[in-house]
Amino acid sequence: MLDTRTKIIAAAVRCFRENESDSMEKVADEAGVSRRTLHRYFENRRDLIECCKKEMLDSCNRAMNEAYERDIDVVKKVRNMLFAAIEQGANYSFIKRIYERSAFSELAGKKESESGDVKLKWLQIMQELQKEHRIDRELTIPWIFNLFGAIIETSIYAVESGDIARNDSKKFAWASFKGAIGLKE
Amino acid sequence: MLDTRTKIIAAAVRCFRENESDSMEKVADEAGVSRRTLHRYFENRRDLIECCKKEMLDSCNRAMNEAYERDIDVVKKVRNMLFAAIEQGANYSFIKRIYERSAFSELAGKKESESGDVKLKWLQIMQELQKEHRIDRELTIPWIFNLFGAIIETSIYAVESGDIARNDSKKFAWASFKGAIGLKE
DNA sequence: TAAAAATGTCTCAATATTGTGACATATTGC
DNA sequence: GCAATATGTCACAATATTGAGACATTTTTA
Repeated sequence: MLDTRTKIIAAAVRCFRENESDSMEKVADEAGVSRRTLHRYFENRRDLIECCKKEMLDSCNRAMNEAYERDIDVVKKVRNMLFAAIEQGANYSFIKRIYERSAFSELAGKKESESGDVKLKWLQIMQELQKEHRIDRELTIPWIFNLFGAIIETSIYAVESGDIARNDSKKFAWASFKGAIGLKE
Repeated sequence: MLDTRTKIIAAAVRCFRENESDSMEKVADEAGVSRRTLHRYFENRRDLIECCKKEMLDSCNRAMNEAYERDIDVVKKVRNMLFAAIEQGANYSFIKRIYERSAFSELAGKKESESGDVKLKWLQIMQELQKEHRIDRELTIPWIFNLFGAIIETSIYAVESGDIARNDSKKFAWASFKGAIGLKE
């Protein structure tokens, strides 16, 4: 049987992504566990959310770091990071929503230290591509960053809602992102 | 002084967009009105959300319809609709989040009848462009629809968070959308 | 200005949510 | 099988939220 703590966190992520104020009862149900058990693992709602955030951040970061390392070509690095994020599904959506209200500048500092340097790596690639004029010169990096996140979420959502086949989803996302920033390969 | 009912609805939209479970107290505060007054206008939370939905849907629809009519060229129609949606800001985000979990197919039926035929018009333009091979042939209409919404929200969010200047925001959104779907003008 | 309408203040009961204790039952590892 | 651990069930108090009544105060309107 799956580790109970893990089960609860996964359930909480699914719940809180849709509605951050779902009751503990709802989360427990979703996890297939009694409310009492949930409270044995997490003191209170704040604690639970904190743990979710940490777990999901680590998980996304690990996946995107691995994706980053998988190739030497910078464009392929970005593509792999995009795919990794999409594969993270609910996890990615959760941490995105958590950070949604922070401005780009705040986020920059936070993410680097808290969750490794995936974002920093991403930024460096983008700056490099921009310097080489391989992407649309009008667009700013913060815009592209927001767009990157939005396209990932669209991809995750499109699969979950049943609009798009899982296989198409990543392909569409990459094609759209490349086009959106005018990337020349 | 602004109509109280309107003030409350606007406040509720701002609140519920960020957290659908904000208390009535919070909404009343945000509206600068006592909780008792709020309850005189809206029987309960369900009623309030229902009214918000209706108002915002009408408002977005009106704006996008006007934008649609403003030009004869189909591409400019789409661009104007995009701009209109961005200008709707909180209103747009609210109705988007409300409908976020419906699949494209459900939405299609719902929106046409409930909120005029803006979506139908948008679809017809896209189908026309696709038939003329003026947009990326690989992408499907449901994907493009989701992407359209995502880019609008990114644009709204980018301005609100302070990352992007208001003037740049619409420009970026249109450039990115055109690129993402490979639109040939 | 005076009546009418709108809003605020204070209050209360009903309900929902939360966190925990006490104990029973199930599951695991040896 | 037995001890240890994990989980479930039920109960309980503490707190938060909701919806509404009664009446005062402010604002509108005629």
